[in-house]
Amino acid sequence: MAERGRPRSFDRDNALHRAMMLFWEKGFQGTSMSELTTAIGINAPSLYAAFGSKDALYREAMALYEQGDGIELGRQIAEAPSAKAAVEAYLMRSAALFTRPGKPAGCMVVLSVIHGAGTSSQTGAALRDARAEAQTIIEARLRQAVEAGELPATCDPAGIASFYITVQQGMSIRARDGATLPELEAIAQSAMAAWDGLTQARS
Amino acid sequence: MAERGRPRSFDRDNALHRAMMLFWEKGFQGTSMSELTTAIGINAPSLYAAFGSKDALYREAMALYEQGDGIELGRQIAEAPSAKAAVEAYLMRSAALFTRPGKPAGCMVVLSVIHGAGTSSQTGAALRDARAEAQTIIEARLRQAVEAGELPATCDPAGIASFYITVQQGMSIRARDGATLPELEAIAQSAMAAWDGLTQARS
DNA sequence: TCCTTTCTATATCGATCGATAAATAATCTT
DNA sequence: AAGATTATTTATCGATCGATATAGAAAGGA
Repeated sequence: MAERGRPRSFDRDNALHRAMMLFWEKGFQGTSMSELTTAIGINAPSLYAAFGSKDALYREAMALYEQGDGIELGRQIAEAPSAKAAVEAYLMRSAALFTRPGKPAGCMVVLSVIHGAGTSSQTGAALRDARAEAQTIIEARLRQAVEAGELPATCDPAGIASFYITVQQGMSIRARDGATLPELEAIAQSAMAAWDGLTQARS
Repeated sequence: MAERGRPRSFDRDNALHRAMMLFWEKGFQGTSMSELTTAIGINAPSLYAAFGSKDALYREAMALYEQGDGIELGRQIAEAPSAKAAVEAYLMRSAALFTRPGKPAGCMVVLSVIHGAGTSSQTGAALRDARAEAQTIIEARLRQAVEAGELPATCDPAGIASFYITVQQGMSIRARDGATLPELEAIAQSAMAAWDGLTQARS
């Protein structure tokens, strides 16, 4: 049972990738359907037939981003030999991802706090969930370290995760403002200077 | 030599304040002239006569914001008895400013990294300058502490300032995402845990 | 070879965007 | 009171927004 009807004249994955780059760069409101169709090289009806609406296209673009950089950061955390190494890798890898030549600076999910303005409530909820996921992952890694005896039971995994996620989100802003890779790496290292104080047993 | 012609029927300062609140809340692109005129309670020609253009209005709104919260944070830094107290006050006061009831969450200048998209190049430059100013102020306070012998000459004022500004900018994102005052204060305190490590004499 | 199906190209929809022309109203100057 | 000046109201400008109706083109199935 092969595909029926006239075959699509463009590559859907490639079109989605181009859309992701535009949304990442300019945000939802800042990117027009006209820009999208021009960048992809197709007409509006083809884009609507393939993705449904601008809002749905944005959601797919966000999912594609998460499957790339999001998974990459998650792997850094999972594969690190210790909780401290996981957090450090998370920040250092973020610095690299935020400054790749040829890609928009900063994290698409983080910037969506503002970039996502104008999207539907459905998309807004998806964005909020995506942002909350980083907290969940890092917090889980810290709890695991506590249970393994690597970190004292008195430390606060939620609070520590919250701090490092805040730093990473701040790095997104800095990257958007033109910060270089060395500058972002220095910020990441500065944040790691708080590690011992945050994880040591409290009195 | 009194004012000639028909007097303005609305309060310009009040109109600017309402415009600032809207731009702060929804960004430049996210706020339409229609919303602005409705919120202020005047017609479009009156708004254009008073402020020139949407872009110029945004610039004035940004200046008003800086004269409020910007000056407030600058005073916290200037009046603190030590460099450490200055940075701590900067972060703790930011946490409070970012979560005031009745005001949009986060810092208008920081969020303008993205919110400002769509503004003219002139406005974009003004926004970039405003963002760079925090770095200048904190860095200067740290250099002053070094010269006063309060901090060792081996520490890196630019790097330390960069880190704490990144945390503060991250707090803006978190505030936008619904973080509460206690949560932001905890993040600020976590960042302060890095102080000793960042300022101690290097080997 | 026709029919069904799906996609593409052209043209355009109503709504809204930022901004303004023209006419009227309100104030100061003389 | 008359003229000058400025603000306001009303109506609307051209451009662009996201989205589609329509018709033609390209494939598989019968």
